Amino acid sequence: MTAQRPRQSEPRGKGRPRAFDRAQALNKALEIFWRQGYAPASVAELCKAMEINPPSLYATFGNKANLFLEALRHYEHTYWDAPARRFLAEPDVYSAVEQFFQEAAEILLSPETPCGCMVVLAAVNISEDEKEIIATVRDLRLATKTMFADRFRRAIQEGQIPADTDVPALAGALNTLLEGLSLQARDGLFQSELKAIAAHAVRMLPPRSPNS
Amino acid sequence: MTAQRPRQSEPRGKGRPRAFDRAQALNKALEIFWRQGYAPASVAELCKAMEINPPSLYATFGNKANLFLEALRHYEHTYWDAPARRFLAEPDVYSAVEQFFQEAAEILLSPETPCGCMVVLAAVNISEDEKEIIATVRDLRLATKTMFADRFRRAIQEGQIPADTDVPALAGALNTLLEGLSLQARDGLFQSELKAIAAHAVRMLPPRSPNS
DNA sequence: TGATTTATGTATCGTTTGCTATAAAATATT
DNA sequence: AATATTTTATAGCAAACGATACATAAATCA
Repeated sequence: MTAQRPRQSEPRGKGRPRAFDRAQALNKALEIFWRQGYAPASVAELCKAMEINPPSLYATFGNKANLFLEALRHYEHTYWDAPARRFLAEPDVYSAVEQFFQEAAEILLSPETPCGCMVVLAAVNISEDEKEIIATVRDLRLATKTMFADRFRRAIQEGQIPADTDVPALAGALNTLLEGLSLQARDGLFQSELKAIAAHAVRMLPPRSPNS
Repeated sequence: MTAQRPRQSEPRGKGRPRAFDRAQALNKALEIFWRQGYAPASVAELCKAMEINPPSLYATFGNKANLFLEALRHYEHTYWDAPARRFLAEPDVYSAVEQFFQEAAEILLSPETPCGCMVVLAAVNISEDEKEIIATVRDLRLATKTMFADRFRRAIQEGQIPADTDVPALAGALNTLLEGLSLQARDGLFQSELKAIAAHAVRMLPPRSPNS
């Protein structure tokens, strides 16, 4: 019936053209999953938000789990790629940590979706047989810890922090605080409170090396 | 059929005596909720673990939500009352924080149920209309932050930390790290790693006051 | 134009969910 | 022994879940 022109020009295949914009629908799904998490977001509700019917969802994204995984990847790139790049680019490790945690506090309580990090919160209470989702969010969380660790090893080489710094533990502690921030965001803290907490991240670093 | 004697002598009412031990069944339910969270724990699975049938569950505990709330209270008292008491009893605030976070790391990865804190993790992805559960876990998490804050105000009065310490932010930061530890526990960290992270909590405290 | 291909809306599928109606069993009371 | 009260096990409820069968609509290709 209402067969609108596709809003986005694509390679154009043979059969009947898609009546909705794929990227736009994915963004709507992302928002639902972000706010509610994987399990409570029903396919019916997703379809309503995406303004499509179940057959379109399944033809385009495979199934609910695949839709979630694609939304998750899109979320990660959209919101966290740039802060991560800036974290690695900042020469001073103390400034890098301070900056990153302030940016994180802003993302976690961004006005549109003030509900913490999707990677941290969306798949906590999930059926044990959703193995791919569990592994994916776990790996993404691990990647952040690795990013911290790599940065601290560089800081040691550059003499910014002591050589005997327990890098895995420090990276783990920062990652723990970062993930905890998502729970605070979900619990309704104001952004000012979240930022005041985030400012404590840099305190866990060892004192600046004397020769730097 | 298998009508065993109740394992626990109670006031003994009029009708047919209960064939199972209420506290024992509650503990089994607690374990299921702890491992899986509220939503993924189906009534069928709960019944199987509790070794009772649905009518017994509903007659004894009301419904799934009430069973969860009772299990949650039982969990809180069983595992966290004593550490909280010791935290408040320890005279030195630095030692108090160190001790508490080491104990927390032990509880979160206790051999029987190595799955983080039930208050933090069991009701993250939950339907929005489970208002009582959401409010209860939120209040319990808030209570821990308040415990931290009260302790730090006392530490200021006793001259252990500077008077200009931002108590709400510091208490919030410790609470954030503590809640983050549950996510780490769920992600499969070893207890040694968790304890190394927990040891970083005390670093967020301001340096010891000179006159103390 | 006719054949082919893909997307769409409707209307449902089988399963699982939390929960309960019912009748029999087991106790106390009279 | 008869009655009242409570718990038990079986069996199944209505609703929601993720996912699809089907016929129709809209495009390309021959």
